[in-house]
Amino acid sequence: MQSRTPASRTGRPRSAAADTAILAATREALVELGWSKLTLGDVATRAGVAKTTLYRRWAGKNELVVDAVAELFDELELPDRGSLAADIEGVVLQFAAILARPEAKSGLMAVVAEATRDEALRERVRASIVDRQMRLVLEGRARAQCRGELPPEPDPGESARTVDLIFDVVAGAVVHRTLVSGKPADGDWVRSFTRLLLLGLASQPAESGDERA
Amino acid sequence: MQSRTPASRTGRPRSAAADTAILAATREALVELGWSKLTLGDVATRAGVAKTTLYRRWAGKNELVVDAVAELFDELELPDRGSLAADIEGVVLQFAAILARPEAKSGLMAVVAEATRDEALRERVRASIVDRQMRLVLEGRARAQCRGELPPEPDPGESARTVDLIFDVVAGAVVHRTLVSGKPADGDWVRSFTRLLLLGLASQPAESGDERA
DNA sequence: GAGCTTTCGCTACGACCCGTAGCGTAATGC
DNA sequence: GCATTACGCTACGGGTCGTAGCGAAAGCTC
Repeated sequence: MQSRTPASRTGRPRSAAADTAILAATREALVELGWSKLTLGDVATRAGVAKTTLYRRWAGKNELVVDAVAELFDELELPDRGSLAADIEGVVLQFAAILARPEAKSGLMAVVAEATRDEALRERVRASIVDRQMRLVLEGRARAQCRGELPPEPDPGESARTVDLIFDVVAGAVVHRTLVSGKPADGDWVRSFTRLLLLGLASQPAESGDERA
Repeated sequence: MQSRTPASRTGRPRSAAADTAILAATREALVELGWSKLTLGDVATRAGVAKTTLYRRWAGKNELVVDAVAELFDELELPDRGSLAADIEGVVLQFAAILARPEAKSGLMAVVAEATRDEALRERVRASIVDRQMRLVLEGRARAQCRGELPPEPDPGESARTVDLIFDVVAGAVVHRTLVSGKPADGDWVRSFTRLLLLGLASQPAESGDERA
């Protein structure tokens, strides 16, 4: 999570209950106050710990919120629904449901904004949230290839680029729909989006050099 | 911009130079300090105006940054490059170039995050940034339909939904690529993305009710 | 149990920023 | 000239920040 645990050290161990209480209090404060009005003193009071305890474990507001929000995305799964289209729709709907929660909305975007000026924070976001969910894309593609819905990829480099592209398109579209456009990513929208993505994906023999009309 | 101008009133008029100086100073402060460390007092000093002048024109940090960032997107254009693919690639590259600038990165995402908890701010973002650029999608589709690259839309409601979908996919993907994944939206990426989008778009007879594989 | 180590809760502190009020002055229109 | 509004400046109470210092508590090792 936030700090190294160098095996078992001597001395009084850190309270694991405090960690969960602090992260829960952070999400609660995000819901009630939003990012800008959230103060570490308030979070400490909600969690029932001293402010100094909070500062011993997290460097600041950014790092704390990253960890608090990252836990929200751990519940994402990719249930096998029998077809690539159904799998995508399922996971996109899950993703949209998480993003609809107020603690995810205000927390995630604010952290991303701060990360643009903080290399360490950007790496923390990538490790805690992005990379952890990239597995969904990989798993979904592997399934689709087993079913014959997608062709096997020949070039591993091209394969990695395609995964990155899909992840950016899926996550970006849902986030933009939910947070910027402010409209719900409901069943109808997800179906339209999935159709768009699948048709583009089915015949994707693309590489760098290509013809332009 | 930020306040009503009820025709010509009596009294000393507001300095237009102060407006541009303040917005430029805001962008400069965004580059050097980022969102969280930007203070209105600092912006006032940079712009050479009194802090009270700033508060007379903008309600707070959020509204100020929205206006400062919105100006960045006014330079977007849709030059006619002869094909839908080339048009899309051109505008996406322009969009990516703007998003690559540090004042856009930290400012835009922070404002979007704040807007999740502030209905008035969300409306301001939509009016100042989102809707102003939606014209690009409309114009691009109209051109493509004249060229015969896209079928004419029968249902106006479906047509509007498709425009919304495309806008969310394009803007969302570029933003996610640039800000979350932290990788540049360069020529190669834009070509791959455009291919994906076009293939999905070409055969899009979708409506709500549909078959699932 | 004795002793060591680390964490915990608490209090207090200077530093900074916020947003506003009050004042005298400057720039317009009538 | 006069009313009206914007401007620059100063000052203020209120809040948050991040840290330091203290004694007490909770583990581990011997």
